[in-house]
Amino acid sequence: MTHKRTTLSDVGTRAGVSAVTVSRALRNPGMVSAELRVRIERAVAELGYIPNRLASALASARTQTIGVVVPSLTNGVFVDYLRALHDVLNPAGFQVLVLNSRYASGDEEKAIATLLGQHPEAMIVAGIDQTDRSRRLLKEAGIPVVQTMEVATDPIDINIGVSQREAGRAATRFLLDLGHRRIGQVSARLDPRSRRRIEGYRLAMSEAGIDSPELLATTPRPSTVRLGAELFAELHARIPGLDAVFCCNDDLALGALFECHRRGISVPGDISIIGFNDLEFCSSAYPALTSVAIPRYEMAEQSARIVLDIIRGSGERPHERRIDLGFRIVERESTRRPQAATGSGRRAAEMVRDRS
Amino acid sequence: MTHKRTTLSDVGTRAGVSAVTVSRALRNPGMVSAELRVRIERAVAELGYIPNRLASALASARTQTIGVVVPSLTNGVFVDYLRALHDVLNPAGFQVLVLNSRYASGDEEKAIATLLGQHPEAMIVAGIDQTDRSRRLLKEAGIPVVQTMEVATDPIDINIGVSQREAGRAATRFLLDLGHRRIGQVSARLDPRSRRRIEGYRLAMSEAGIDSPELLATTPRPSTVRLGAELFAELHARIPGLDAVFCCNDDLALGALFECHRRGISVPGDISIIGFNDLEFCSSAYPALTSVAIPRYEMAEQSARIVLDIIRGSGERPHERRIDLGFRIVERESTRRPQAATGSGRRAAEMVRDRS
DNA sequence: AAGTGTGATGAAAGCGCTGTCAATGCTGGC
DNA sequence: GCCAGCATTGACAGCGCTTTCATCACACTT
Repeated sequence: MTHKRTTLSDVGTRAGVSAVTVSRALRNPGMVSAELRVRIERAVAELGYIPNRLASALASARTQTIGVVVPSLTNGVFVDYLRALHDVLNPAGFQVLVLNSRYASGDEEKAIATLLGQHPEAMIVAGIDQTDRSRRLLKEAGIPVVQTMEVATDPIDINIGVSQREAGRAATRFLLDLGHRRIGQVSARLDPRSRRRIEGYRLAMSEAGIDSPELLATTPRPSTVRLGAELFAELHARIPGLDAVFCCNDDLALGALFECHRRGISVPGDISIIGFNDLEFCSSAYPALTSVAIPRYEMAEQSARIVLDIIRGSGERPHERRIDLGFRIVERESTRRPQAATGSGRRAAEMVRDRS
Repeated sequence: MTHKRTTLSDVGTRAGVSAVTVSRALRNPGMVSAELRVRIERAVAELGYIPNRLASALASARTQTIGVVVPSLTNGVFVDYLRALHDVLNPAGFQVLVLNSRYASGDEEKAIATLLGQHPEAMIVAGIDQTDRSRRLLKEAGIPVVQTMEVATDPIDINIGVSQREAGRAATRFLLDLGHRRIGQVSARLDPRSRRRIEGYRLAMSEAGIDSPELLATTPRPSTVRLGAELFAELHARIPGLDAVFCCNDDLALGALFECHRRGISVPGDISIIGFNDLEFCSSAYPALTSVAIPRYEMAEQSARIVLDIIRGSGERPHERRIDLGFRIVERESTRRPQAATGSGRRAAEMVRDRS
């Protein structure tokens, strides 16, 4: 079974040339004569030769890989994000090496160190909350580093994201503007980004003169649809007159929506629901879920493009090291002016009425 | 920025020993004296040394990586699957290298070749429908290969899965046994596994003396919640007296459920819905969705364990090369005996009443 | 006819690490 | 007090490839 893997010189011998020539023929076909090229290609096919990327990378100091750290593979957000990275990087001949930090900075440190050991030509990490050690490792690696998902005040190198705080604030303000006052906040996991969305919520609420910590329903457990239902139920039981909820993500919002169905609470008649991320199901839910859309695909896409530009173009950084891609509130059926509407109609962020 | 990366001998110089000794101290601390170990560890920390995995892998012919091919990263099924692989393989010191075949055999071939170029110590591929070339590459790689998700008649090496056809048949029979007759089938993408689920559906239907090709609603587009809603709407408009639908996956089922809400169709009063995969949201939906649970986590977990055993234990294969992990129908609220029930009560597969 | 490119190929070195074997210093047994 | 035996460290080769430089043959110039 474990026969020795075919190497370059095996192919060379078969084609009657040296290994170097085969290497050239494979990497840069124009450098060898047409006749020889054909002979080599045949030898490659016959022997089922697959170049050893490790040896190649070691010799050329070019690994053709990009290291990526995401906090979760479960989350619908990162699915699109990773898809975008693959879409851009693979056609450019780069491999994407993904490691999962499980929303834990210890794991993130390990993931970064592990990836760096593979000598990627760039790193794209989600979030801005790396530990000092992580930051040092990334800085000293001497490769382009992109922090994504959120805008940072002190980026390691490049930073492309949105303000999670502002997005949370805008979502809350959107509900306030509709005339809601008893606006609950449902969130899980409590990773740094969720936290900043909650901060935004709090800010908007206190700006509106409302400061009720009891309106928060949170849990450190990872968010699921079920948890959304549970947290909503808890909140609903605790807060008389609850008229809206801002859910930290769409899974929680979906759970809240189902729980409303289950309890015969009309959405948006009795309660408005707004989610976060605008995952695919939002537009098909009944009622369709209002949500905050984050350009996660574009964020990853741009990160990948910038990284490619830097790698190809002698390491020069773009002028803008920090890019804020903004967010949009996608208004659908799950939010509406309550009976006794008093909202001002003022709008905080770009808004889209989704009628698709 | 691009200072030279620290190497083993840099560390050695700093600690006053040779590079080999450092290598040993790092890999096998017991082999060097305690005093030296401390000195080396300090040097490593001071220099921020990260071993070059490429060089290490090349020299030792042990890459500590496992190649994994999945058809999709978007699909909730593979999220759990990948999580299981990481859960088992990472603690064992292995990296998981994931490539996406996008449900296309051409891409799969490329993915397999690319992964093999990284010299993984084993390959775990989803599905059993590899091309001849893919099969050849995998066989000649001389490493353990596991095909998962589905049981195969002619496995490449190891095979752990379930019978998709039987699962589809059981889901359909479950509906038939409840007394349903006009059972629609909703599916998207039409990958090999969906196709075999449909086969199972057809088989069960013709066994029940029903053969109505117009009961199928399919599309080659990738499945989404929205598509579930659309296909259900189409089916509902076309089939008078439609009393149940078997959806090829839970996203489609969720879309169908929402569409029922939208149209005021009672579930399960008017129509029963059964999904496939039993994703997390099924149990929290309203009404909670009946679904076919596939042990996707266990499947990946076992694959990973077997692979580890083979790698560690001198390449010996387990006795059973083909393992069928079975499936369960998880009965919830979305399916019920129709008004004029006639079902026999016979049950085709292990069944679970989910009251969680 | 000698000089000068130009294109195609090969030889040698080395990427950073590990495997193997050799060398060294030390212990303890007789 | 000498040598076996062990623990510890180092030297050297080589993993499979790319890079660099040398070589060779062939045309084309003057």
